[in-house]
Amino acid sequence: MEFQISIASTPIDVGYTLDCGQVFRWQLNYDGWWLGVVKGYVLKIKRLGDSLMVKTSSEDADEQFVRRYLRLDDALPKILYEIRKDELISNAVSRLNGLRLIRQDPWECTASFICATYKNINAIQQMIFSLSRSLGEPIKFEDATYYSFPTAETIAKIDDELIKACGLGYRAEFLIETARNIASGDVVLENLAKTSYENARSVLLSEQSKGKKKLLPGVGLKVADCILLFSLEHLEAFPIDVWIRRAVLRFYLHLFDEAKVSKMISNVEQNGSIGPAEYRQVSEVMRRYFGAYAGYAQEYLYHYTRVYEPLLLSRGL
DNA sequence: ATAAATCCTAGACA
DNA sequence: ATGTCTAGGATTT
Repeated sequence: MEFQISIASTPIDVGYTLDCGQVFRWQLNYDGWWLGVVKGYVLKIKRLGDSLMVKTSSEDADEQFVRRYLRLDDALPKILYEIRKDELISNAVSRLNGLRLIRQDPWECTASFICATYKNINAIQQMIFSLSRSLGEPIKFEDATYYSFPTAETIAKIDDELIKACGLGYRAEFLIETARNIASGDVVLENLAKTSYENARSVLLSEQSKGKKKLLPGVGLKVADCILLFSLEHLEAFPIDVWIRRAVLRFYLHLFDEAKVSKMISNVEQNGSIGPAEYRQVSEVMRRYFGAYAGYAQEYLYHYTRVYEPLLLSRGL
């Protein structure tokens, strides 16, 4: 199906949105179309003036579906106004204006970020491609075949090495166990969109019974925040990876008291990676600082400090 | 004082 | 380049 979506009153930059590390299934083709697979449908998107041109593999993937996926219901100008608390975020917002969070499928998002730990974006894309190709459903579209992301039910039934062969390594057992507990209904991810951020996060991190194995192995604090932000409507979630942590250390130390600052600095000197205690403290402070849309601030800071600022510095700007 | 919970940190992992 | 797990040590109760 083909249609156009007017974006005159709802600005979006498709490139920033689909290529900022929040989702791994999109690529920009030589002809200028962004191509991705979403929930069993193939989508192509290209901007034309004040519209998005869209082609999809199914009548079910209609304008409503795409608007929802791209979060065109978010009042972006208002959100960006609310998070502009200082010069750094202001620069990021100016430079990356139009970057939007998207509304991902909770299971695919969970699986993607379990795979994402300790890997770079290229490797993550490769894993997700392999998983889809070997376990997903084929979708024919414009004389080519694409593959949907496998369901939790499918992955729950797969024992053993097939998944490791997709390049997951030790993440394979995490993914399978997580898929089983989701397929069995022990965790219903969708329900977590309706509860508070704190409660939803504690469910994602919970154990089967006290002291026992985790319900969703492979989901720690950072992955939980990604799931909450990218697929469960918790826009205040503020995932902290190494890049964001560096940004906090460089620009936001004044938000912390002296004791915490010296502790953070000694932590970074001897350990490198952030511990859970520090993660909880830092993310809470940043959520308070940026407010209800802290997650948007995180995406802008992430992309800006990771890509643009180093680029500008290297050119002496 | 002791044991049992809980908190926390250092290393392992592709 | 990077986030979670696990074991075991420190801390609290």
